Amino acid sequence: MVCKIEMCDCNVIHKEIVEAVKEQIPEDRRISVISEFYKIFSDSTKLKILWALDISEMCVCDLAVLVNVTKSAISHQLKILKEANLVKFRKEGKNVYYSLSDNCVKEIIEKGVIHTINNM
Amino acid sequence: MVCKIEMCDCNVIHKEIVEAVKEQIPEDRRISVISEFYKIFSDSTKLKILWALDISEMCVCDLAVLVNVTKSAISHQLKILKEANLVKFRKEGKNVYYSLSDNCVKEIIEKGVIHTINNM
DNA sequence: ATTATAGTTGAATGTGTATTCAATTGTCAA
DNA sequence: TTGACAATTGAATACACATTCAACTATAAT
Repeated sequence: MVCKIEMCDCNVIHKEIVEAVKEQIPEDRRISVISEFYKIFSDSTKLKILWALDISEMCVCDLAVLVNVTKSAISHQLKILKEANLVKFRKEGKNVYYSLSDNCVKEIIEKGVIHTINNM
Repeated sequence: MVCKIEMCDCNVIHKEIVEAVKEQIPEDRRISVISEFYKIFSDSTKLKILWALDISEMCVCDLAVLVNVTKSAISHQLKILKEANLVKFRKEGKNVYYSLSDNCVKEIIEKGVIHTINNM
C-alpha cells in the first residue's frame, strides 16, 4: 500500500507500529523546544562561556580574552544565553558582570543533568 | 594595559580571574567533544528519531513516514546516530531495523541525563 | 567638554549542515 | 532473470548561525 502522507517517498511497512509511536511520541512543539535547548550547548563558544561563569563571575572583556574572540561575538552569544535564562548580569560602572542564573545551570554544565526537561 | 592575546579587541579587565578560570576550565578538546555530543540532540529530526526508537524498534521507511521526510534524509541522520553509538540495527530481508543502542540513551531522551559526560 | 573604554547592535560574510534528488546496491518474489 | 522495493550514498541546494566589522551608547576620568 502506498503511503498516504505527503512529502514521503515510501510505503508504510508497519502501519501499526507507526500509529502506536505517533500516539506516544511527544508533540512536535515539545520536541522543538527541547532541541532548541540542546542547541545552546552544542556551540563551543557558548559552552565555554557557561563553564567559565560556572567558575567565576566575569565581564564581557574577560570572556572575550578567555575565549579568544571579539567582545562583539561574546555579547551576541550572551544575549542568547540571557534569553534562555541561563545567565544573569549586574552592571557596575562601565562593566557588565555575568554569572549563571541558578544552580540548575550548574548541574547541566558540571553533570550533564537537565532537570527541567520534563517541563519543556 | 592592552591585551596580549591575538584576535582580541579589548583589554584584560581582571587578569587574575581570567588566569584562574583558564586553569580550571576544561581543555578546548573536551569542550569540543561535549558540544559535538549536544549537537546531535539539537536537531528536531534526530531527536524525533531517537524518541521514536525509545518507544519501538523501527525500520527506515517507518521513520520516514513518522517524521515526514524522505528515506534518504532519515538514512543520513541514522548514519550520524550510528557513528555516535546512539543506535544499533539489525537486517531482516530488505528491511533494516533500528533501535537505541543502550539504556544510557534512554536516560538522555526520557530524563535529560547524560551520565557519560564525565568521561568525555 | 573631551577622551577613552566597556558593551551593544545591525549588517555582511563565511561556514556548516539538513534535506532532496538521482543513482546505486541488495534482497525478495514472480 | 526481471521487476519491485528498502536502504544507502554522493552531489547540489538552501538555510541557519557564528563571527567580524563598523557604528553607536554609556560611563568614567582628566
